[in-house]
Amino acid sequence: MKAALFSVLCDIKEKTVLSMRGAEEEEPPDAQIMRLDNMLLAEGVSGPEKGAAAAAAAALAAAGESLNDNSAEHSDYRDKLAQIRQIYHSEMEKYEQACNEFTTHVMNLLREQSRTRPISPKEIERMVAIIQRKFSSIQMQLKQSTCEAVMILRSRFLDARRKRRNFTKQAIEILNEYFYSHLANPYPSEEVKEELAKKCSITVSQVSNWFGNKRIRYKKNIGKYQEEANLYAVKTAVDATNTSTHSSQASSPHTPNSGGYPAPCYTPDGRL
DNA sequence: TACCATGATTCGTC
DNA sequence: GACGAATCATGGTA
Repeated sequence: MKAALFSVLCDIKEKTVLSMRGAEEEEPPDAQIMRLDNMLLAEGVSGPEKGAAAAAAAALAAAGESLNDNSAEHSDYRDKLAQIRQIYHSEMEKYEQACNEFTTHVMNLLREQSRTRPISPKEIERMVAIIQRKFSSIQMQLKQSTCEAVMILRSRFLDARRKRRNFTKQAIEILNEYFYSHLANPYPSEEVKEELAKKCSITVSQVSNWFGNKRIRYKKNIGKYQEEANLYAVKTAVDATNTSTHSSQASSPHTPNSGGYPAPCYTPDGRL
């Protein structure tokens, strides 16, 4: 009799609860969690640890960076990202553990109480689902704050990169030498840019920037750059002479200056 | 501290 | 996507 009554009460309760919560039962898959998961994966925070460095590199590459540049800054970025990753995983683990413990506790409690009041296994399941939803919302907050932390780290890193650093004298020398010896066509090819970048210990895009700035500033104020142009013209001439002295068949990498940008001027006696 | 030099960025054009 | 032009922002110096 007691069992039959318990079952009837459970049925009544079930129907009441269903009518009250029917609307809440079917939730669409959470797009926000998916977005956060994708982002954390792309930034190398979640996912396999092995792929984290590659993901971080890809994230920086997407921001226009190359991992060969300023390795100290990059390693700093990677270190901080690793810290975020570690915190994220330990917090996630904690939440999962807490969720499991709390769920077990509630289930035991409900089973215990089911002896004295009508609690069906379905209701216990529902309760477990509610708890898990609550914990997953907490986890979502964690994911969100982790994403924010990564974004802050990234923007700081990029801001740091934005800071201007003057090139070394040697680098300027190499770039100017190429520029003034190719005044007719100061547009280095990709290969040449790579070579110059290597020689100057800067990036190819820095070489491109430098030539872009140089071309326009030279054109705008030829008079100001005249002295510099003459200096490098003489230097190139001397180099060419030395090269031809050593090997008459050696071909100079410098193309003669003809047309294009105005050439440097010489004094009648052939000197500056 | 003002000023100039210069590397980087942005935007429009081809 | 490369380039020119304008502009920004910082480094160096008098």
